Amino acid sequence: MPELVLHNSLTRRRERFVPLDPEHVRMYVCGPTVYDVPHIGNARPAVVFDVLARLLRSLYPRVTYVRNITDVDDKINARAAERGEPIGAITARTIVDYHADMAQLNVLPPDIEPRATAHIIEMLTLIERLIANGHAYAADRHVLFAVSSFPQYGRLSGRSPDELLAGARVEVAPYKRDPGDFVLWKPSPPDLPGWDSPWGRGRPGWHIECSAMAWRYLGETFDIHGGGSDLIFPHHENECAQSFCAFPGAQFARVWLHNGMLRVGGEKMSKSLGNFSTVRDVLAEAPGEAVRLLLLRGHYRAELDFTAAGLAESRRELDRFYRALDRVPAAAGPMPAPVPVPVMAALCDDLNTPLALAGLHALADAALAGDAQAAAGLRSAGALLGLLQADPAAWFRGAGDAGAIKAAIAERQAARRERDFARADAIRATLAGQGVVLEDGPAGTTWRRASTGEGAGQ
RNA sequence: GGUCCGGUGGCAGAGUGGUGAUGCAGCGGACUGCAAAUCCGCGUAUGUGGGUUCGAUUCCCGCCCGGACCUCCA
Repeated sequence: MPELVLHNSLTRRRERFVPLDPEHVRMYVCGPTVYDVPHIGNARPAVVFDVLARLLRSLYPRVTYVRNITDVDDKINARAAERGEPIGAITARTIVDYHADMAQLNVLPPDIEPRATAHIIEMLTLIERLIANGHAYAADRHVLFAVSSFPQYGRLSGRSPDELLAGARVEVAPYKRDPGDFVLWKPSPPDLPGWDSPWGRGRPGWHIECSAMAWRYLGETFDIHGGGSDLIFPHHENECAQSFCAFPGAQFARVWLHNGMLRVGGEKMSKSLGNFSTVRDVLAEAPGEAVRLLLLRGHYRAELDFTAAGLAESRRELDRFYRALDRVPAAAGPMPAPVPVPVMAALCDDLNTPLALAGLHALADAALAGDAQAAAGLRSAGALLGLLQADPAAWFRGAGDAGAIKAAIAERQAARRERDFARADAIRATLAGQGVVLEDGPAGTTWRRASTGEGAGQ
């Protein structure tokens, strides 16, 4: 088995991955807050950790991948009020949208997708434990985590408690003992979601849900916790604090992985800046597989500029891969080939997807030269990355009715036989204007839809 | 202001203490009626100034530039 190395945010170094239980690898990834359709930045962790889950499944006998849904949150409440729509309707619809969009990107469902609202009991249990352990206190119908009770606070984000306090720009609520204390539970008025608790009707703070759901499904200590780098502070720092203090002696997540942010025009893509594209917008411009490839063309920890040019380039790369698969029909056979070593080695090296893709290009070269084994390897390597599983014919020509195109091709063939090249070229130009590219080969003429920016009519 | 990350050819993007992958684009050639695709070949890069070293793009320091986090954010 190849050795898997991962960069651990907690130690800031690359470490050999050693699962707690080699028979059962456990991973938790922060999922979406469901108040709006997902944007392409939300898709990056989904895709990145989907690749990791696929890799882990190929390396270990059993993997449990948990990705939560946050369905209680002030942003959701605000959206509901603003639109005059019931909270449940917004979250239900957004979850459907999220699943649909992720499926378009070939993101497989996680093994467990728990919702925060279904785990209030676990949250309350944790909060009571924290109070009992002296790490939390009730004040003014809130329950707060006492940062000063946890000397290691700041370890994950690499900050000292003093720094964090000095940098606290948030308005400090009067009931906080310490400006850095954060809310575990807060009161909820009748018009907002709320649950009965020892401190009155209330709802959870942001961070406690992940501690609760990770505990519920993966235990006090598990292998991997993932999410966007913008979650390191405060979200993951606070999760760490809660879980460490609720379960003294346990390690919570042993390896922390964080994906870099997407950028647009050199700036982070974010809701607050308003510079985001929804997954839907992007899917109107390019196939989901091209979007996925674009997200994997950079290393997951690096920032990635999201550009139309990059998307078009990804599509052309896929054209070549699918051409290679098309060249050797055996590649579509039922027997999955082993993933070629260079690709596996690259992925095991802290998920180096750009290097793995270079390996795919080498396989494509060989396949185009007629190497059926390389084509089969390309298909397997693609499967590990969540790519190249479509029928090449579908990739190039889509599902629409091609009768008119085929008729035009037949007409052009007749003109060519009569050496009426002016006529033949005119037909080809007409098709090109419709975004159809012809390729004359020894076995006849084939056609495909032009990629973005290729040829006329695009 | 504090903390952290990064600056590689036209663009995207890896690796590496010993003259730098891969892709896209470009150029030349083969193939083609012409194209497309494919194949062959070509070109251009390690921000900057020091240091360590036999030797640095790779390690260390300064500087410049870009970005992230410190507040909701994937």
